Amino acid sequence: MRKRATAKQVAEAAGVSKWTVIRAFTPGASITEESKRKVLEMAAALNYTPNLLARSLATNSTRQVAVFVDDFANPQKLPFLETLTEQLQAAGLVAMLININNHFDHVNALLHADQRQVDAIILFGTAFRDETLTDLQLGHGMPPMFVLARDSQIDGVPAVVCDAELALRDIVRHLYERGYRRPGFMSGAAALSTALRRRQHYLEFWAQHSIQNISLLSADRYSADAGAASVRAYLASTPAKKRVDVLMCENDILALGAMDEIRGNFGLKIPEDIAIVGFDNYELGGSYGYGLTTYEQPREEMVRAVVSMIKGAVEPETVTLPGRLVVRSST
Amino acid sequence: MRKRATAKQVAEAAGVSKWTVIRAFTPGASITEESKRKVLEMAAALNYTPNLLARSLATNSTRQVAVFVDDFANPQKLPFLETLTEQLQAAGLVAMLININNHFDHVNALLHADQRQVDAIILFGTAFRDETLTDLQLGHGMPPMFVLARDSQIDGVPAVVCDAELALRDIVRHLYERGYRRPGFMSGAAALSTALRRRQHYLEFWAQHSIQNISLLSADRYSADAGAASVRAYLASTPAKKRVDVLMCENDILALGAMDEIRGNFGLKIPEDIAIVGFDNYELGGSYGYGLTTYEQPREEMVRAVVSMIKGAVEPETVTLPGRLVVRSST
DNA sequence: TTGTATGCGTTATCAC
DNA sequence: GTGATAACGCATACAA
Repeated sequence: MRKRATAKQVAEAAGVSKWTVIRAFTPGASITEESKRKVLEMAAALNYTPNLLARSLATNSTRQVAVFVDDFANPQKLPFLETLTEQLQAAGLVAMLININNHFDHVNALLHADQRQVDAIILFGTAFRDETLTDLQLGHGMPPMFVLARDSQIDGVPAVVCDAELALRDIVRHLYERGYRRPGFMSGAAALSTALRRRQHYLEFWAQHSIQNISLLSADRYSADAGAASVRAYLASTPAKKRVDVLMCENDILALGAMDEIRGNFGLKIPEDIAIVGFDNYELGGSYGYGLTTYEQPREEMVRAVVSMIKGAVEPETVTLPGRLVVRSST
Repeated sequence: MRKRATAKQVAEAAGVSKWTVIRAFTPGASITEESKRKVLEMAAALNYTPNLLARSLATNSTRQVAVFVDDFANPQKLPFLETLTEQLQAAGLVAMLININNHFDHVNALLHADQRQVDAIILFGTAFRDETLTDLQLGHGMPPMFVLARDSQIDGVPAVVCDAELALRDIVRHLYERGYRRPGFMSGAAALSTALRRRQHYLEFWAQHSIQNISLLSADRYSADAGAASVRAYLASTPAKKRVDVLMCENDILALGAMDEIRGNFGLKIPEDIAIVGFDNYELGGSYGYGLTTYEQPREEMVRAVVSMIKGAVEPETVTLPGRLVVRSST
């Protein structure tokens, strides 16, 4: 197994000192064209590239960003991860994907990211109690943190989110104009749900139409199965006359599960019997089978905002970006 | 901003040498209980944890694994990433997620992973020409590589795959027993398609029933839209009498798109007019709306196999694991 | 412009 | 069991 060539070896081969080799690989360093050419030539021959590990140790900057994720059920995570990795890589950064679960919690992840000296931490759709940081006594000295796609709730940690107030205003206005008057809302896992603020604003805007009596359903996870189970329990226990005429689900994957249950198991029609709204604009929701009315988050812009802050191009601060309502046949 | 404490600082504070500090953090090192206790105490007070960056440089092992992904359209990637990160983390490893795209190709990714000194590279559903390695002149000296969820096609690089032959044997037997005799097959992106070998074995097993005339459709990507477009073109150009009676799609996401198109746009019935089979057992395929017959890959086992090889627990070699047929209403 | 010394924080190896 | 020396590969500051 060939070992990687080092600057020293290239230096010897090129008949210069190893610092000259370093200079050849340092943009804007003072070095003559001649020796730079000579070094790069030998480097190519020996297949030398700088060891980023050693560089990181010396510069105290790894150009790695830890991305914490704790819920892989929502397919919406995937395009976000795609956009995120793409933009990070374009900025010369690379993502360390860290799975937060029962065996590896936030504290583990934070310590690990810190030990690896990452340049930043992105809490993607996840977060922890504010006290966790103070408990760890490493509030300072930690890599800068950012929350993506949910509210921060952590002091001094900025968030990048889709404007929930604007979104729900548009959604409720749309529903009201279509004539719906008996709204319901299905939320997912409690912890995340409050941080998304979708339910809060949903209730708020219906209240502005003097509609306060809103049925609240809840799913225990953000998955199609959980959405189906939740609506099943609701329909089974609620006589037809008392049912909602429109049900908003906290995200598309819940909505899709709910729609399947409503039509498949209960034989009801959407939107005639019950209209459905989701959130995220997941690809399948747009298909003929579903035609789900939903709201699209400004993914590219959200990711761009986080990456800009990580790069230091803009001051870290909470950013709220507008998305867009996508009306289809389910309402 | 507090800087991380170092072993040296802890040593001074504890009145020992820094090597004793290291020993306190090295399982099985020879050190008295007394000094170990003293060191750990001071370490806790100073909030010291070993710097993994420096450790990596010294040990020549980063405990990081690069994961290459080039297609984020298939929602099946997400549970795989979940399982993969979980098992890697359980083994003390962490995943570096690298997005292979037009701006960051395999060569970039390989060089980058090498420069970062990762312990291994997982090509997850992606691969490159065999010559890429020799072109780079770094065939040796590279971190060990593994291909996950597709054939390897690279000399000396083992793959971990679902047994396509077994899978297609089961699928075709099922279809034959149900009485279908005019099969079709929809493949996705050409590069991946051949590596999955699904079409190959599909044709092979139908041939054993003396059925050779198989309609071949192709989608340009693995997405619901592409699946819909492909089947739309086929149906539009094929008179009802000449159509297939069963269409197998290379994966579920293609199948779901195709089903929507078949029912929604053409008003055909599934499975009466056309039966559909997918591959992957994506959650939504199991819903009432779809009831998609499909084949489930042994995800946990596949990931376990790769991680075992990376850990060095088992010899690296291509592994082929059996999945299971999931029969639903679409056939 | 180029070479030298020193530091980054750890591990490996050897004396004591 | 403990301390000391060398090494990992690069970057920074300084001297020539």
